[in-house]
Amino acid sequence: MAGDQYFALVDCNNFYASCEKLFRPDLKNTPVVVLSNNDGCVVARSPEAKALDIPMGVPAFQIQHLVKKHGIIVFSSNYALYADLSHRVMQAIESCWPDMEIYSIDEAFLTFSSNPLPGLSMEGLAEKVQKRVLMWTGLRVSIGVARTKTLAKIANYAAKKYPATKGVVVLEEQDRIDRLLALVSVGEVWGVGRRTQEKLCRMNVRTAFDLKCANILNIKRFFNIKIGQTVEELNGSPCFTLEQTPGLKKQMICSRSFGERIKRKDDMEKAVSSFCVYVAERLRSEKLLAGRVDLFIRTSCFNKDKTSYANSCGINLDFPSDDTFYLVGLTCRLLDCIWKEGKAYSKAGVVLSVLTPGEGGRQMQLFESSLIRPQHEKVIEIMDRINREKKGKVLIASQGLGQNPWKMKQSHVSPNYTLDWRAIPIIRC
DNA sequence: TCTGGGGTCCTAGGACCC
DNA sequence: TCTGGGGTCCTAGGACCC
Repeated sequence: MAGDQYFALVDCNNFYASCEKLFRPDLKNTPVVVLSNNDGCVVARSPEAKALDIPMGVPAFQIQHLVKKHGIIVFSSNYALYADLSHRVMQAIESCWPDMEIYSIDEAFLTFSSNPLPGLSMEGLAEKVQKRVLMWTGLRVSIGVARTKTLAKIANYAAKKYPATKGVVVLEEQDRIDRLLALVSVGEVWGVGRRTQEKLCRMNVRTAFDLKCANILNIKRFFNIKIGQTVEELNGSPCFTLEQTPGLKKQMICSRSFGERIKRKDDMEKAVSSFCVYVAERLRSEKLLAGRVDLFIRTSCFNKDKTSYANSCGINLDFPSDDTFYLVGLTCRLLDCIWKEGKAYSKAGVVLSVLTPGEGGRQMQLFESSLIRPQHEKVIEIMDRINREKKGKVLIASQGLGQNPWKMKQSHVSPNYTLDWRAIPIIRC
């Protein structure tokens, strides 16, 4: 099968924007954009918004005039809703074909042979997946099929770009592959970002076809082995395989930009304590322990001047831990090390790393206190249980109470249609 | 005035050792 | 005066992804 193996990339069309439209049939032909956390930048656009030339990643305040002029509907991001719909999409795909890797919230890779099942071609299988996802979730997917993951990505790009494909492109014949690669800018290739694209263009490598034909030894010398593998993949030799079991997480982060700038240390302490509480909750839910805590704080990275400041520091733990109280205590100590008065901070984050599995308890270390931890464990278990039912119901003291200036802006958030009984859409006939 | 968050991997360079 | 070379490990920073 190895010589006859193909990869398919299944990718939801305009995923976040489509999730929002799903429950708002009144917005069928209306331009819709979804903003990043804190209502910062555009992270998803409906086809109507794309037609208005709203670029990906543009700051929301820069498109205010277009929003007014064209009646664009703006949503804050609602990740709980998107995660739930993503789960349903993945279930629908898996029900058609089990050899699947969930690659991101809206993408999955599949592997199959050129004749996946008797009487079923690769196109046939792709169409089956497309129909089932639409039937089960109401969401549309595009599918690209080719010999390697990198080529499947490009096939998917074509499936989205050219409506005549009806969202399915299967790349088999070499001359067809080459013709497509010549139409694709090198910056669209998976693994080639802005920096690499600039460097490649200076070397006169402008299209995916140019990169395919580039001298691989030179590419490895001037870039790195990753880009070298990309060249091999463009030539049809697979370097990246299907990863069905996700590896152990290496780090967990909670970071936020603030709705309002933070100037006081006690406000910052509340913010970073809350970030730490949140990330420790996730750590426990994945049954992991952290061996290191890092904290970073920074003023705005735009308008750099002499008042700008960014710093970070971290500490290796003597014993790996998932204890919120301990981790928050360390986070506050780290803040003491890097806090600088007189600054207007715009962002901060807590990073837990050196993660190890914590399932089934953990060896107590020789000099570790055996008195404190069991009490903490019980309290934390109860806090987790309550907070699972209602987020943020139980706080620890350093998180502070009441309105916090660091809270995210989320002015246009939609209801949790699929997760909250009170938000279930009502159909009137 | 307003510019996301959560990840991974690679590499260069420093520290250290023999 | 003159001060090696090879190896490992760790970390910060860069680049990329969605």
